[in-house]
Amino acid sequence: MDAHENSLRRAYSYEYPHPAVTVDCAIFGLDEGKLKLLLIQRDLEPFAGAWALPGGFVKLDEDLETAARRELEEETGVKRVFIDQVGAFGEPGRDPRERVITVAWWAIVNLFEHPVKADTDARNAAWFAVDELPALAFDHRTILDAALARLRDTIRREPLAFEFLPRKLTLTQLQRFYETVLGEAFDKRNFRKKALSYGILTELEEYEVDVAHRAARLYRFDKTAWEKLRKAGGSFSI
Amino acid sequence: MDAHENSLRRAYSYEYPHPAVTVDCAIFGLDEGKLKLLLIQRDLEPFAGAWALPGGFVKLDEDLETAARRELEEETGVKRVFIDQVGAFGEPGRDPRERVITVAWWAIVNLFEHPVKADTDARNAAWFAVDELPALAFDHRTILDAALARLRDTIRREPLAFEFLPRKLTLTQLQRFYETVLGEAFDKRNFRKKALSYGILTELEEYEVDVAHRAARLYRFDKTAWEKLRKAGGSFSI
DNA sequence: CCAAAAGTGTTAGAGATACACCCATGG
DNA sequence: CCATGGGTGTATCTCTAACACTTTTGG
Repeated sequence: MDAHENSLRRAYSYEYPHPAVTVDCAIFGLDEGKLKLLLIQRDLEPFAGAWALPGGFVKLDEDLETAARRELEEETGVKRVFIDQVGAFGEPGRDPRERVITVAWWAIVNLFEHPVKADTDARNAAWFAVDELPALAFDHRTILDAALARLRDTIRREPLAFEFLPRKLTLTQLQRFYETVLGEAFDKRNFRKKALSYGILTELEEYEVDVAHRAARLYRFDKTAWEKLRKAGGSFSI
Repeated sequence: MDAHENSLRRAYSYEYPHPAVTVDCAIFGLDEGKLKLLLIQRDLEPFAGAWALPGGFVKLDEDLETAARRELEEETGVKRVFIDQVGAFGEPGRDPRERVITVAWWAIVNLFEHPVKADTDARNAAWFAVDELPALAFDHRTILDAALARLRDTIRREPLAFEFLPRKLTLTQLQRFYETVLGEAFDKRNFRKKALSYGILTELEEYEVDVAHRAARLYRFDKTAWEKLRKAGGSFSI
């Protein structure tokens, strides 16, 4: 039997042992000007007491994205958020008990529109600033690094910043967001010029309130304009 | 019991039924100036007779990338090629027999350096031009489309074109490659200027042979120069 | 009136694009 | 000598980057 026949036999056999399959979610939000990640504290071994990405088993009749959204909603109560796959992580031994392959996702929760109270002991869940994270269980640090890379890469090319920010936002908020997530400073005038150049921000006749200085004008992300721009072959880039 | 406790119970239980997990590979190569894909013809149901991406089950003690490389080597005999994950595909019903989650990969085989004879009936495998593909088994068309998108996206930013081309290549070959894969024409002078501007192509004192016109100069991709450039924070872009 | 952040234009430089002709070789 | 592709330079334009002062508001 050559390697090819071997491969064929395998491809047509369902006798192979099956690993466990889970989904894990890196759920990001913006809070107090910091990029935060939602973690849950494990209470059972392995890694009891350690913090981990929310996740769980995929049901046999459930799509992978559905499973990820279910976990996400169970932890945050929020539906219809942006979610995207990071990839599959399946190193043998990543879970000491048995072979577990996990499909990782990253998601954005808008903490301005949907405050997620995760900081009560009862829930064993908390938001952590991504640059002040505790040690994570399993290979979740690796998964998170991949998710963060995807997040940073994506927000440069897609107008996803608005998923993090209030519906009515100032240009300075937008700039601070990019500076926080990308760890890079932008020139105020150039940033504003560029942000406005795509025509996807509607200037409102409203202003910040309760600030101890000149109130900034508010803008709203115009999703329709963005979809029209995208259909016309346009792109977004910060 | 609230949703959270539910989630915790699930997360700590290993009682869940396990799906089958496979890897599938979109193996690309350049042949006769066309971007080609290696497919195998199924001889068993479901989809008997249909063409499919090479793939197979993941062994319980085997890393996902190792499994993908094993399948790839079994089909092509080639080791140490570029390979990268596309992602996991797991729609229930994508395999009519049982729940199968597949982790898809895309890979490049250099058909100039390693001619892969896949066109014999015995192997039931063949290279197809990606714009003249037969109908594919399972959801492999979806997987392939994702792999193709990844390929096109990646070759603009990483010097992966050289994985497709002969070790000694002409600038016209390089340009044709990009034009073929991206479906876009480039200006000859601008293309050459840009390709040479990164300093990752070594000009050889050798020329094409056996051509019915002026022989073109040969260049070699300088991997060391590219690694040095990358470490210095440099980038590549066509 | 002071502190704090909002808001605003111009210039210089870099990189991208557009473009046409002569050269070398084999048949 | 002809057909085929190889090889080269410049001008324009667009986008990016650098840069400083006035305005508004609350305290």
